[in-house]
Amino acid sequence: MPRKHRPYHHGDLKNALIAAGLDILSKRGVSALSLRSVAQRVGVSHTAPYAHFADKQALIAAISTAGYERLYEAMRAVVAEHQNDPARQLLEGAWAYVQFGLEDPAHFKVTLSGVVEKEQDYPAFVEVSKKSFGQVVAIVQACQARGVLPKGEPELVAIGVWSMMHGLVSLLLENQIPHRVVDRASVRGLLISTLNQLARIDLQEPCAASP
Amino acid sequence: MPRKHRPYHHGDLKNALIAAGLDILSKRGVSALSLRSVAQRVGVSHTAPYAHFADKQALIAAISTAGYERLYEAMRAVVAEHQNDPARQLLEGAWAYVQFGLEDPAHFKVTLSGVVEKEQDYPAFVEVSKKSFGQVVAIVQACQARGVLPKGEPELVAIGVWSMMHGLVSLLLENQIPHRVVDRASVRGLLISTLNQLARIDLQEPCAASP
DNA sequence: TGTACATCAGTGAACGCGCGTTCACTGATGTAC
DNA sequence: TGTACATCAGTGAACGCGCGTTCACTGATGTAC
Repeated sequence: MPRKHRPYHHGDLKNALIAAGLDILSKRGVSALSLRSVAQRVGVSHTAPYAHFADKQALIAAISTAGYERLYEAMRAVVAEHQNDPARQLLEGAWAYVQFGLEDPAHFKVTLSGVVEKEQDYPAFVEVSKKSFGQVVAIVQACQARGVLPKGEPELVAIGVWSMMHGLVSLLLENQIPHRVVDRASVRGLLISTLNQLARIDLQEPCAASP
Repeated sequence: MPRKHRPYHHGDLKNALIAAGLDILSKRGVSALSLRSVAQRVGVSHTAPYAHFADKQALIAAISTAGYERLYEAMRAVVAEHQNDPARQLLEGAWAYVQFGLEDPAHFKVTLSGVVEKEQDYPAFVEVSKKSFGQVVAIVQACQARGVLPKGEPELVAIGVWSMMHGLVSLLLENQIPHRVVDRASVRGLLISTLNQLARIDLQEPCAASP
């Protein structure tokens, strides 16, 4: 039921602004993200966001938080789906990370780009990023227990895995990897090849017919 | 001998502009890099750069090229210094990469950030970035021959190593790595720990007294 | 050696843009009585 | 149920900023003769 006149009060402007931000990022990229563009997309005056965000940083923090939440949820689903198969959790968790980057480069970049300067001012961001890292550590530990990943302080190994995946996505997004390499191996192939340099057993593309 | 009046013609404005760009990047960061700021720093009108660069992209391409040249030269020196020690070449080459990022974050980011959109328009950039990647591949091959790195297509392994280092630097610069982890291990320690997850032999901090 | 002239490198005014932020304001909502 | 009023969410004009780029121009250089 469309109303003739949009009500003066939006009702859920804060979330609408975040959603608009995500939309702008995916359609127009990082450089187009501004308080004004976000307000315009929602159809509200360009000062309205100030009722919900102290400044631009606060909006970006909210968008970054949403990005980490997306990652967290994706990894949670992967872990749940492959309960007793840490190697698979590693592979599919990494794949989820890569996919986030490839599907929505701008949101990925904002999320992981430390644009949030005073983290401590954004506890929700700190919390979900910690939780996400904790998930990686948990997968790493499970992999270590099965001899999939090398021994060592789990947090350090987690940083190794994360760095490798993060670098791979970044270099792909920034178009730095020689095209002939990307062409010869698909991105998924590149991911598996890369992970296998870390793994102590051979990770393979799981075959569809396996139980 | 200081001249009373700076001559109308600068003499080497193009290089001066690039140097000014590097200076601005290191002192004021990526967001402060503009044609105008660069011209101002050199002490020239803000349209003067157009005599040497078609547009902002061209200046950025030159700065990125300089960044890759810095990397290339650093790695060349490392290779020369450790002629018959591929493991050492790997460690110190990676260290050079990490140091570039930590010493000059903004230049590192611009260089590796794919801001150069139409690569083909900047053959010098393409050439030095290819040469640099070639150097990584060469180190990787030498490491493989000694069993330091896992077997496999050298270019793919090189991408693995590069990704890992690039991710590590990026996450450090973007302040994403939990502080307690960074604190417990120094950055150099983090690098060694990370590389060791890839290496098939144990890389150690070379001891100063070794021959 | 001197002069005419083409070429090149730099100038300064101007354009139009989008941005973050502030301010005084107003329309709508909800609570106390 | 009705009314006064505090509070909240949104408006629109304005400020000042730095930016990339264009334009007609001018000062300096170097080459041909």
